[in-house]
Amino acid sequence: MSIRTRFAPSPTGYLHIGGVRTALFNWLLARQAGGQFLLRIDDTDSDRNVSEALLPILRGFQWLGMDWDEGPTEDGKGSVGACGPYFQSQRGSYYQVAVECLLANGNAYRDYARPEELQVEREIAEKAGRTFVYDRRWMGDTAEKQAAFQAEGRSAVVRLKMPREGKCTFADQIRGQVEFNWSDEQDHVIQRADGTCLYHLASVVDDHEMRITHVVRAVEHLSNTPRQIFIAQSLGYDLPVYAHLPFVAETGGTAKLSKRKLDKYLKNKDFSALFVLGQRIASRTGKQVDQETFNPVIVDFYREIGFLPAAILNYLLLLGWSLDDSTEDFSVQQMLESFSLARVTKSPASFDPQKLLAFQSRWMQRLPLEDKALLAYPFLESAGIVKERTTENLQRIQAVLAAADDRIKVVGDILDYENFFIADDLVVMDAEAFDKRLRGDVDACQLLAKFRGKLAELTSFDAAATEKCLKDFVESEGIKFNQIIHALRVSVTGKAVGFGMFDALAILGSESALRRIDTALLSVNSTGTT
RNA sequence: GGCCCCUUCGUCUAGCGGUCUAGGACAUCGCCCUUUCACGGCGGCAACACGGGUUCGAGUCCCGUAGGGGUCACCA
Repeated sequence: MSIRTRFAPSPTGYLHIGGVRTALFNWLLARQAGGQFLLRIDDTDSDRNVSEALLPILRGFQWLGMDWDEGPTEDGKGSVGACGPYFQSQRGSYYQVAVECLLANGNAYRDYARPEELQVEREIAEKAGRTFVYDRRWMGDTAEKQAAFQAEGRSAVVRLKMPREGKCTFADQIRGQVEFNWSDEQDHVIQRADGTCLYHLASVVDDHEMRITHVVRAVEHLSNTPRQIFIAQSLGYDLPVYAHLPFVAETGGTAKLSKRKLDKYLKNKDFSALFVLGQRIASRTGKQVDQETFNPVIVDFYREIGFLPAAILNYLLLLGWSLDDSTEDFSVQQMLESFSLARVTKSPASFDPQKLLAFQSRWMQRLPLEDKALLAYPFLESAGIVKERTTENLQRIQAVLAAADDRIKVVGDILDYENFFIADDLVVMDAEAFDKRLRGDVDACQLLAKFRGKLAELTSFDAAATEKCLKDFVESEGIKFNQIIHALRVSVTGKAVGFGMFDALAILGSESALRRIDTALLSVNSTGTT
């Protein structure tokens, strides 16, 4: 039998990074076996605009390259696949059949309790320190009782009639044999009075109807498994293989990573650094930085600032899985070859921004220049730095990318080199660098003015030529390299740091470079403020 | 609180009874390289939660304890 796995997001409008990891494991499992990966939308409780809230999630999957064989259409409005529809809100008829079946075979009953009444019981049990066991006193198991409860103005939900003794055991692919006492289980509601069904029922029915073979999800579902097994068995279904993944924990902590705790995470310096990096880039590209989506817990964040899917996937793969004692580098292809549930870890793994960044940096270095340039365009465009896609612009982008090399960790870092793309009179000058290297260094300025004359005489302006020129100059003046180079750098690039000086000169060209030196020296001699 | 899960360097992890004076990676520190920054090279610091067993021998098996976490909805 072919493997079929699924990821079942709620249409919340965002894709949680921990969810991505769960999805990745499911996707790998299906793809490596030539099986199918499905997306199913758990919108049983949703009254919002589903297709709209779904889009960011689908976009995330597309971006990461995790394609689905069955599920919603790309616009989030329809379904594709033989077991559809893939929206639980549209599958009521399947659930209805299941509910009736459960009612008929005595594994469920109509219950006329009011929520408040049960709540009282629950609190009493909790105070007494024991598990709440519903005595089924509002159970409408006969026509007479039903009529009587209805006469009181009560309406009925459908509850599971759970076993009250014995154990539920099952083999979890990650945790081994797992055991729960049936007596600790509740008579869970599976259908509301209005006829809509709840998650557990829907999930089990859908997994069966969609022929899911492996249910791979986060541990928080582990304790839900007995009731799902009960439903499945009561309905005569074969059980899927279960695998409960450890959750992704917060940076520097052990609690589950949550999108809602951004303020807390920002107190962690690594997490905060990542966030600040994102903000710096986003503020340039005009991206709205609302916390709903622009948050390192959400996958959109990474797309917006130019992370590479390969890096994110590689990092996430290793969050709870390893191949051996040393292999860390996995392309998607390699993941497909190596992944197995057997090597998934049991304990939670905390999200480490620094390590993510390290993977990002590594994958970025591997990306061909042409690809990088294509990715860089949108950033430069939305920041208003590059207006059109000309051959000239493309060449300059590639030249800057090549020169900047691994200084560019995320694609959005290209914006740090904006001065290479803008007009000479619009160069953004770093005030601190200007003060230190130019205005505050009279000798350097004099040397720079003199060196400017040498540069102007050059017939070739490539890196080798300007380097030789400076070396000769330094020698003839009897000075040291660093007595002039900083002033030169700041005047030409506007910044105190950057890539190779001579690469920078070559990229700008003679005319631009000389003009920038002139401008810089001029502003030193004027009032001194830039 | 009940039930369940988890526990090796700061972090991700390797380890499936002797090869562990515990390996790798990220981070960190030092040195080298160097026009700045980054990269790179070399080196350092750094962990088996605790207590009992079992065994000739335990990071590895068992039982406790402690800590952390998850879950207990007419949410998913």
